[in-house]
Amino acid sequence: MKNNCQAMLPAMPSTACAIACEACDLWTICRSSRPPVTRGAGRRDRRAGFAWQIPAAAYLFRAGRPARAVYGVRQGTLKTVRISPDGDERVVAFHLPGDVVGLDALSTGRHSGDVIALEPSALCELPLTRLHGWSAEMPELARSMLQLLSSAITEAWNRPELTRGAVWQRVEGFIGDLSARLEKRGLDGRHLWLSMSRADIASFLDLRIETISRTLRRLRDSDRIDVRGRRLVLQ
Amino acid sequence: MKNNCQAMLPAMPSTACAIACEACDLWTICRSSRPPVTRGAGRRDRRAGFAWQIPAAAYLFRAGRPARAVYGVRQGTLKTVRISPDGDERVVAFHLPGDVVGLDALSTGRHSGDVIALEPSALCELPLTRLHGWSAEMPELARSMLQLLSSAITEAWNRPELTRGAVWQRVEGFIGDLSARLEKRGLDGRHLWLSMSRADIASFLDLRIETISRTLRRLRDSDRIDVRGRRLVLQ
DNA sequence: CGAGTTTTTGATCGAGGTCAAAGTTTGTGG
DNA sequence: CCACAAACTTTGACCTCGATCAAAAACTCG
Repeated sequence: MKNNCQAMLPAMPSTACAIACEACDLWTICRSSRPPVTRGAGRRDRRAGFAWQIPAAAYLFRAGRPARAVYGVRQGTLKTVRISPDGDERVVAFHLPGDVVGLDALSTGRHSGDVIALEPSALCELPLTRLHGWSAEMPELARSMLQLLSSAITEAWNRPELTRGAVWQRVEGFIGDLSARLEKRGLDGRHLWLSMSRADIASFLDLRIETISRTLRRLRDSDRIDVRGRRLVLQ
Repeated sequence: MKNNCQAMLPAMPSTACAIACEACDLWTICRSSRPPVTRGAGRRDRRAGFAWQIPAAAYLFRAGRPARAVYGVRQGTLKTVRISPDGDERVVAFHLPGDVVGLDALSTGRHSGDVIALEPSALCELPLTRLHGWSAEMPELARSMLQLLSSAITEAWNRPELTRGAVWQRVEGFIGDLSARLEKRGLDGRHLWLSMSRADIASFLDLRIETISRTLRRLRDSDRIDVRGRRLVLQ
């Protein structure tokens, strides 16, 4: 069991543990820049030099607001939500520890969606002014940024795979994706806490909550997973 | 009618015209760098200093191959295809004049999908070595690149909207997307040539070709569009 | 012109949506 | 710490829309 919080499992989710800096996508940036990105990041930086926290259901930022920073998720889970022209909101991404949030705002300078914490979460902040200053001084940092954005494109292109095909494939794909991403960060990918509601999953996979519920039951009946409410164990 | 090739319409598609450099996403890069990106771009550069051409059905590159450049589409249409683990191929993107192809390979150094021309197309090539060299010298160019990649992320996040909801909404959304993208480049967005097959559209929207056919017919019956084969006029 | 491919149309079937209601968890205040 | 309300989740019954199978029609291109 890879989880740091093993004593607490399965009550505690993987995402409740802060991941190591080395496992974060922001690490290449942080490593080549001193002081640490979070030091003096403004009034949000409650504990100087470290990640600051936001409670469940809090907004990290809202669509349309000027983007001032990109954020690394140290702990917890967040979702990106977009309001479609027709007015209904849709979950377009979930953000796990180690992910970087806010990269899509570099082009327009404004956030393209709401980002909301699904559980108490901890974040590092990299102000854009600092980012641009550094990348002018350090070409290799600029290159790291390009790689970061590029892999975000690849991921965004892979994701629609989850929204295709039969329902059980989508749900299984969704769970597998979460699991793989946690493992990639050195967390436990077999014992998950679904910090998002069924409604969030349904919105993300473009299904109904009843269908999510039924499909999870079917997967449980076939002994591929063990779900009880928001606790999920892969077999 | 905005199209340069107006005399030939509706027989000739918008995409058959080379767009102005200023309308291309690569323009910010090209403008701040001399000589033009295509000059001396290697043996592919048939007409020195200009876009080179590939015939319909030709591969621009294949998945897994080392990425040597990013490409700007000057003319024509291409598709990006991925082979899923299960072995079936899926169209994940269509590339129109002005789009930049190959950005997703910057992270891994290898292309993540096949890119195939849907009609005779013209491309500009920006070798990665040159790109990295320039961005080290010119910070503002590095910043342009970041913006380019960032907007690609935003687009990739928007795209799944097309794969959601009722069928007629997907098909209408698909057509509207093509139209809007052509208009953005100064081409005619109301008289389209569907250079992709029904099978490509179906793969992209995760529907069956019969459904595409029936839905287009229904849209035509409701006078929202006029389709005949691959020719399409928005009302 | 003619063989191959692509597209259209028709008939039938089933997966997932919809509506309704019961059951469970979560969070708050006494 | 418990009780209760609100939110979330599960389950059931029925029906619709898009998939599937089949075949004809219309392009493409040598």
